[in-house]
Amino acid sequence: MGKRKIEIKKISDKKTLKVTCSKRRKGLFRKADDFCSKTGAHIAIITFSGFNLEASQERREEVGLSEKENESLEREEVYMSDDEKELLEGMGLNDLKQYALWVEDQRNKLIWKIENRKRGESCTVDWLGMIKGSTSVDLKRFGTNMREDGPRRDEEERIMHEGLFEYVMMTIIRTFSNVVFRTIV
Amino acid sequence: MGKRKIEIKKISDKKTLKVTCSKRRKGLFRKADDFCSKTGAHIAIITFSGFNLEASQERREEVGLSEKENESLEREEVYMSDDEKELLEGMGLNDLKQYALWVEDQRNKLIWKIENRKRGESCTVDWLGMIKGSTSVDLKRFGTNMREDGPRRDEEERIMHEGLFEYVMMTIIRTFSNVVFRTIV
DNA sequence: AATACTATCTATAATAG
DNA sequence: TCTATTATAGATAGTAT
Repeated sequence: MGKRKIEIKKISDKKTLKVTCSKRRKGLFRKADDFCSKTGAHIAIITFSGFNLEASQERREEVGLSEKENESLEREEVYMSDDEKELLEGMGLNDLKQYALWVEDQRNKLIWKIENRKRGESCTVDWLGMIKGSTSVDLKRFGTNMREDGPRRDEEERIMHEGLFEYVMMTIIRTFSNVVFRTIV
Repeated sequence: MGKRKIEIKKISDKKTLKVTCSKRRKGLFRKADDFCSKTGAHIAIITFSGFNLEASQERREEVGLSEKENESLEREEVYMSDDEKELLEGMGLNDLKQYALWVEDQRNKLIWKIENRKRGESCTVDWLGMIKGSTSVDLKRFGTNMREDGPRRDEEERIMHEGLFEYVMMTIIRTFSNVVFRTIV
């Protein structure tokens, strides 16, 4: 596309890089938008740039995220001690929810706490090796805003539609809570 | 693009929908791939289709996720009781990490537990209103595999590069652990 | 960083198999 | 569903502003 066929490889010239980035991101987002409008699917696109590979690797090894995540992915049944089993079995659904909220809260506080400690140790690199300031994350959500017969959805219905994404976005944002998000649309 | 100009709106004809979906998804993914190769950014694309809007809305209201998420997003400082403060303040970084792992584990178990309970109550609709079987989630990761000067990265370096995405993906997969993922690449 | 132009390249709608 | 073809619509590299 354009005045000349170009090779698909990393652009080294800073100026060209910026311009191409801007143009192609716009193009990509338009494609996603069209796709959603035509098929009724919903799409989230997350763009990362400028993070520190080595630091990321080191941090992940230090904290052991990969292993833990893999483990929790693979679990078909969760190991539980007898005490834990008894505690949970004894709970009704509402009790469980309450307890879940408490644990969730504990978890958030701990994450915050540990992040603060980490910041104390090294104020630029976070858990995931992202460098504050130089790391950027773009989030963009696409979803059809049209009915099959043409006219746009009303505001209320649109907001309902966005619920699922909102949840995913919040999950992601929380995960990267100490990174500056450039775009959230 | 194509033999005739077409309006960008939801396609009602099933056959045309499938064909267009297949073609445009391929196109979108190629664009993302090119974008990453040229700019050095990393992109994750998540596609959702076939979830139940109303059920999703009801579940979210029931569980109150939105509020909770918003709250945790907005927190600059976390409210903590004196007991909790004392407990956490007394811990070193390693203690905190251990405790975090335990809480994380508790959380995973609870999520699993509550999902099972929910399944018992209604075996088709999960927490987020996704309908098992009819809901599909596509995950695709894009990242440059080329250096600026052309040749491809070696395998080890490529795997390091993927670390960050791996973590995001795992977070998402865990969030939607009872939904069937169609594509994870 | 954003916008405009335009020659040229790329994607895809329509169609057939 | 998948694949191939092709006419046309759409995207964008190069360039200037």
